[in-house]
Amino acid sequence: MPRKIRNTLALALLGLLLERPMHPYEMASTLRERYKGSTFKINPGSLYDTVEALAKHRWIEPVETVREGNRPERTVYAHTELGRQEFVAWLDELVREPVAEYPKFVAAVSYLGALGPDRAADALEERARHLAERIDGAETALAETVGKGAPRLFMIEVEFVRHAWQAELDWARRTAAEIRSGSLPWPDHF
Amino acid sequence: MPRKIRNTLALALLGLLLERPMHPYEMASTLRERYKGSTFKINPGSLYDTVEALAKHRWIEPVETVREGNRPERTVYAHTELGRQEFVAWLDELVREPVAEYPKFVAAVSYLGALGPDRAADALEERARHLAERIDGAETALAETVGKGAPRLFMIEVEFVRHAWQAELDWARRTAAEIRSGSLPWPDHF
DNA sequence: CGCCGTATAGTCGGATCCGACTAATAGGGA
DNA sequence: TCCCTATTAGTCGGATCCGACTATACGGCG
Repeated sequence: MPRKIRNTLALALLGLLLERPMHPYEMASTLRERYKGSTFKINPGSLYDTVEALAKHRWIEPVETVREGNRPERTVYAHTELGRQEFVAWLDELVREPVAEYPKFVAAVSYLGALGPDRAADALEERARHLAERIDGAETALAETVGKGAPRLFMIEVEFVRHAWQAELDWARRTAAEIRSGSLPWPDHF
Repeated sequence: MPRKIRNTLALALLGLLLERPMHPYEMASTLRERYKGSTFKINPGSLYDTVEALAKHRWIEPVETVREGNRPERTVYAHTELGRQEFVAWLDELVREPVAEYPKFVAAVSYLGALGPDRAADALEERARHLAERIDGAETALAETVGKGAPRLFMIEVEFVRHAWQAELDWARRTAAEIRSGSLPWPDHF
């Protein structure tokens, strides 16, 4: 038995199966429908790998194989009691304990010096514009969904990323301004 | 030839080699010395794989193999001109274009409902405490380094993550408070 | 009716990443 | 001197992830 599952896609799938049994392809399309395509990386290869891993750990299990027309059988999975317990425990831990995550932007910022002050400020300003667009997009998605009468909790992660992007945007603008004004000194040997 | 390198550890290594030639183990220890252990995931396996990939792409190249005592030879690498160009172009792109990154916390938040209101608020408050500690740690590291006379730019990524953590902390506290006060309604079917 | 684009459903080989393990030397204390 | 630990340096097999590719069915339009 391979070691415990870490892949967050597994969390998404488990969460879905707590609602009702589904077959793999349906899990993917349901997630996309619910705007979760930007929260979880949904990729066919990983999807089927993950379903298998979940089954091997007995967090989910096949409940039936249906056949429509003469297409290959689709296996429908449901969560197990063990699966429900692990889901909640995992979730709890993920919320409580921040873990290291190495985002690409932080990596890049750590070598910002190599761009030289002008190009660095340009790049940060461009990023700020992109972030502003994304924030708009999140805003729209939120308004739409709440407009349809869905509870706020349904899109709570979008509220979070909007907030996080806003903070990143503020930093990018502020830092670009500091570079432009010369108040962030630039060592020569870069 | 495998496709273009994406791994950010490669960015870190290239950046180091722009300063001076090094052998792999030295790259790892230099990065750690400079507090980059939390910006880049430095793991022996990945390190040697990445060095090889960089060499295969001719972004770096071996310049000598030194031998001390009768230990195995250590290969010292230096950047190439191509490497320098790719480094700057890559950096520029990483700063300009936000890319999707699927952090675990966002995944967890998207199923926050499953914890129920009390446990969710507890968990968010605990996270806030952990974040506060990290922010303190970053603060200390910054003060120390600047105290030694290093330029701010040297630790600019720490300034960024401090800012990002602060935003996350604010959100966690605010959301916990909303849950406690009942102003974030909790649907039943969770 | 036949054609074409889109939706459904999934496979497979290879790229990538990881971390437990090996092994030699230096330094320091008994 | 001999042992113990820390540091230096790196290897390897397997776990994981990825995404291009395959293949069938369905709906609409000329």
